[in-house]
Amino acid sequence: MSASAQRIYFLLQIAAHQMKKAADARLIDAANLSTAQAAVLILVAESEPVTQKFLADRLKQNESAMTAMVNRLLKLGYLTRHRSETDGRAWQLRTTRKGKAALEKMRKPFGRINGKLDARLSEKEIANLAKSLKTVIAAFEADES
Amino acid sequence: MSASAQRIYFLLQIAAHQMKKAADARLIDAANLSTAQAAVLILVAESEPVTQKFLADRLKQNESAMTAMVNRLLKLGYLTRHRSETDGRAWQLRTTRKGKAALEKMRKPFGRINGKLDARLSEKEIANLAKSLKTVIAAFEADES
DNA sequence: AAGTTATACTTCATTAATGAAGTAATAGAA
DNA sequence: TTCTATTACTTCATTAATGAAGTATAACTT
Repeated sequence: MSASAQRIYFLLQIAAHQMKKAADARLIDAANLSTAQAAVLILVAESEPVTQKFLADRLKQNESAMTAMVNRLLKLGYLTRHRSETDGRAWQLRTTRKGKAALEKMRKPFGRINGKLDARLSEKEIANLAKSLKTVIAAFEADES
Repeated sequence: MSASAQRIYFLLQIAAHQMKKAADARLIDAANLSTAQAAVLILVAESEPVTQKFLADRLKQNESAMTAMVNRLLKLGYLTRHRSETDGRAWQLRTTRKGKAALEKMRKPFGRINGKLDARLSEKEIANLAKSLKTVIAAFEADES
């Protein structure tokens, strides 16, 4: 029973948690946007209009999480939501001008996070890290066993 | 503005989230224990008796998160809590027999998670991943700027 | 010895996720 | 065409975290 998985598991959780804490503090400060909200806004901006299901799939989350998230972003005025004309069940989400502005304001703080990583990891290490993380994501995709 | 940090950031969040989801399902099934609870129990078992502050430091979390977490574990009967005799503010936490049994039951599901990683990442890649994750944790430790 | 600062923990309101159970609309099969 | 499946989303109760503000104890400082 190699302890590696347990070790990787908890390291991954703690690293993600720690980085989220740091990134959230910076983003909320600069753009009144949590990183979770930023992730959604980035995806919407990239492919608008977009359904909640699309977001859930991309972020590997529940549709119920998206309902709550989108409601918060609507309340903040960063998104609009209209019924799809071709599918009466689905919403079509778009970013507002305010949402785009918030995304813009988010760039600089993300740059500072960038700096922290660049200072400690080589380009190659960053590339390897990204690759391994993608492998981890794929490993637990469509998780049957 | 290299997009690498943003990319690493969201990959890390999604990988951690995805793995947590999979691991939680397995652990709760096998040991009636979430991975967050398991992390706490493992730390207590390793160094009992232990204070809540100790756990918060190790898990990079708030003391208020520990209050809530420990209360849940007390209710489940996995921990005991007594006032420290040398420091009237602190608690001393210990695992119960039931807590140790739950930890034991958790081993097999963690082994299966292990298998998923081992099947897709070489020993060296796992070692590099662990190293990079530790670097990330260190980078955001005592986060001033 | 008294006053100040730091530490360990608690409480509260908020964000963010889960899964289960439900509604309404769409798509496929008889 | 009607019945059945699936899909897109919602609601609810629960877990788990945050940060701010508070209490009580401990440890320094003068």
